Amino acid sequence: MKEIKSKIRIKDIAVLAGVSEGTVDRVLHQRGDVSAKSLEAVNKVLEEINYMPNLMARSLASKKHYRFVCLFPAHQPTDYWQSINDGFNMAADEFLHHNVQIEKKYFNQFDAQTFIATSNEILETKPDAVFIAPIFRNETLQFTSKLVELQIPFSYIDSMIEETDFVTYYGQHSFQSGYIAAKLLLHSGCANNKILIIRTQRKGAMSNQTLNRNSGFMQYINDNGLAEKLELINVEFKDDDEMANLEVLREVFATHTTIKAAITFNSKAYRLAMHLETLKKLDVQLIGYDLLEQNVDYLKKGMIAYLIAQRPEKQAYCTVRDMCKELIFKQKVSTINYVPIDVLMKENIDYYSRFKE
Amino acid sequence: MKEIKSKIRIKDIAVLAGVSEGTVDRVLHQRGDVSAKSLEAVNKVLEEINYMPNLMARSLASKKHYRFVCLFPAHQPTDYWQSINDGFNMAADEFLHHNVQIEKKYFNQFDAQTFIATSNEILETKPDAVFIAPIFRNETLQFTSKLVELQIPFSYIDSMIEETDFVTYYGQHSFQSGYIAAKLLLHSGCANNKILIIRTQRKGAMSNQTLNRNSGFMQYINDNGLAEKLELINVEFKDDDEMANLEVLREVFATHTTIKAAITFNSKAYRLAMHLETLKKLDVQLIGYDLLEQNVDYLKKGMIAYLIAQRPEKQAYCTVRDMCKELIFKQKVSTINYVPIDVLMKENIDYYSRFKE
DNA sequence: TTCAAATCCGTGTTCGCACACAGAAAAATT
DNA sequence: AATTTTTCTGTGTGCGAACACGGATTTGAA
Repeated sequence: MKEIKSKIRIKDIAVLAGVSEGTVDRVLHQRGDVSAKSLEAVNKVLEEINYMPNLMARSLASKKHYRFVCLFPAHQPTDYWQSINDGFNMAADEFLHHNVQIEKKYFNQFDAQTFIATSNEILETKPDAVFIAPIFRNETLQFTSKLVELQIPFSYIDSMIEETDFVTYYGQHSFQSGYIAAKLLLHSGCANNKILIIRTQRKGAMSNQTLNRNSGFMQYINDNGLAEKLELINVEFKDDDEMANLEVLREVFATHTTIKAAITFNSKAYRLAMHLETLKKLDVQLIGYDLLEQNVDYLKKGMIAYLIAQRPEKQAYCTVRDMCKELIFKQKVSTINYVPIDVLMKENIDYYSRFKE
Repeated sequence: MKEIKSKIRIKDIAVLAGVSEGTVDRVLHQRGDVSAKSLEAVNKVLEEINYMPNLMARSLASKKHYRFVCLFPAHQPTDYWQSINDGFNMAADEFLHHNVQIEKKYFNQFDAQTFIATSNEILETKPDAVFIAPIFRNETLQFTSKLVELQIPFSYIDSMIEETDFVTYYGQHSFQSGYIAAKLLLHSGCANNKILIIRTQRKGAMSNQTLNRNSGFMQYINDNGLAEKLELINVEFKDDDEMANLEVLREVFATHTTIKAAITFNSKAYRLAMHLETLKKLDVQLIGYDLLEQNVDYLKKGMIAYLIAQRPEKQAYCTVRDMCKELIFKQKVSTINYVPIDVLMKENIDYYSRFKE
């Protein structure tokens, strides 16, 4: 159990095994040209000690260079994707001296053609690895099949396509996070009176994440026999017309006077909060996703009761780090990695945001 | 704003400034013996580019060795302190190749004499830095004053003594975590009927952390005008006699039939959960601190409603890392660092525990 | 037996940095 | 002007690992 921690070098192994450094190196890297005798001697020593190569010396000496390309949506500085961007930057800093170069490519998340175009550009440059936000399922499948052909490893970020052969996925279990959202919103034991729920969603195809959160939310309601007691009101927000959204809400509240709770399954809870503030509906419990600046502002103000967060920077960072582990350090990494479902409220948001680890 | 990320070496700076590598090195490390002309030339180049030394090459070349000593309570593998231990081990692994050696020293947290004895032992070995869990205030003050004398930097872990001159502190804002505990336990809008609260505490001096959590808890009650509506029942648990504890509880429940919630401010919520299970009091909302295995088990079973966690491994890890930054890499670190107040329930505990980043 | 091919393995160089040391240049002293 | 002293600076070595190179040994075929 007790592993002694001391620096063992190739030179030490060589002495212990009675061979030269070069031979130890050949054994370690399975480069062949080693006699059975030497091989056995070295392996014996390796079994006894726990050799941990000095990764710093290794990448210093290594002449190999790696180019990793990230493919994800173009965004504004306050968007969710900015956090992903930040995580990639963190990784870029850290692995720069390990001869890793990180390149970012963006596509328009409302236009599949831009995804295709950009992914083709990427293919032409023959990167050593690719990180993909698979917003467009079919287009992503096309892309990854070409990557497989070219033997370029890739990882998913944000969501994944299970049947493809990716290296890692870091993301939240959306279903479960929807379940938790429902619990937080509805678990006050006093559900004897009707509670109404608003759901806002972008028109057209909802993203996988959003759909799964919704399913989890409904599951909680069913699990707790709340389907009868609750009335769910679906409101569709327009992406570009907040005046219209406000009017829709005004109408909803005119016809339904006992609305006590509201939720959005995308990251735009602040829009709902904004309108509720305008309408002076301060007693509506609101829950949303992701720590956009505007969401956080409304959380601190008390207009949003809970935000569910998922450490997007960590997701991006870990994705890059694991690719380095796999490709450069030859360490095994686990494929599917769910990140914590963090529950934030105005009382703990500050400590959470400030802690950048 | 846009900092170009490319590898700039001392050699490059030397060429740009028209001097030799040695001179650049002398400027960078302020070792003197540089003519005004050369100094200016090098500084000019340094201002223009953003030189980031290759830390890996640096510690490879460096012959300096560092010995960091950790001083914290001896513990069982299931204790809270084990997580701190784990965090120190993680750091030990990571910084081993930066010529950092980490030594752990334990004291008996119920016996100040062992703290004094061990701290004296540490002083004799003249370490390069010390990490202290300041369980005993006066004894810690004595220790740190000697450290200051010997110019040995030190950091606090778990709690801190503000007026001393420490490098970092990583820990939770206990007051706020108590406040949140109260909110989670009591915020169900339906507080019209009386809710009773049990608090268990070890006899004798409660730790600072525990006291602050308690204060935060009371603050929430006052802030929300619940003082009148609630009755707080204090129960003192014995550390070594669970049979007695059970009997005390049995009596309490006999006299107070409407107990709806319970809390412990230390990390031993599982003891309370265990007894509540025995007494078949399954409708009591229980909240506790820290992810001990046993706590997590009861959380998953549903006997504990919430656990508040504080990433102790991260605390220990960051403490070591920051000391390296300060001492070895000459980077500035921030002194007081509050970690997130994580809210765990049976629905998100799995993703949290499995995520080891 | 001879010789080429296959197999085996030690040496030397490289990476970016720190630091020692020698020795050049400048300044101060005869 | 010749010297000593002081100030300054370039070169060289080593850190640990990777890998190319080529010399040494073994094997197999002729």
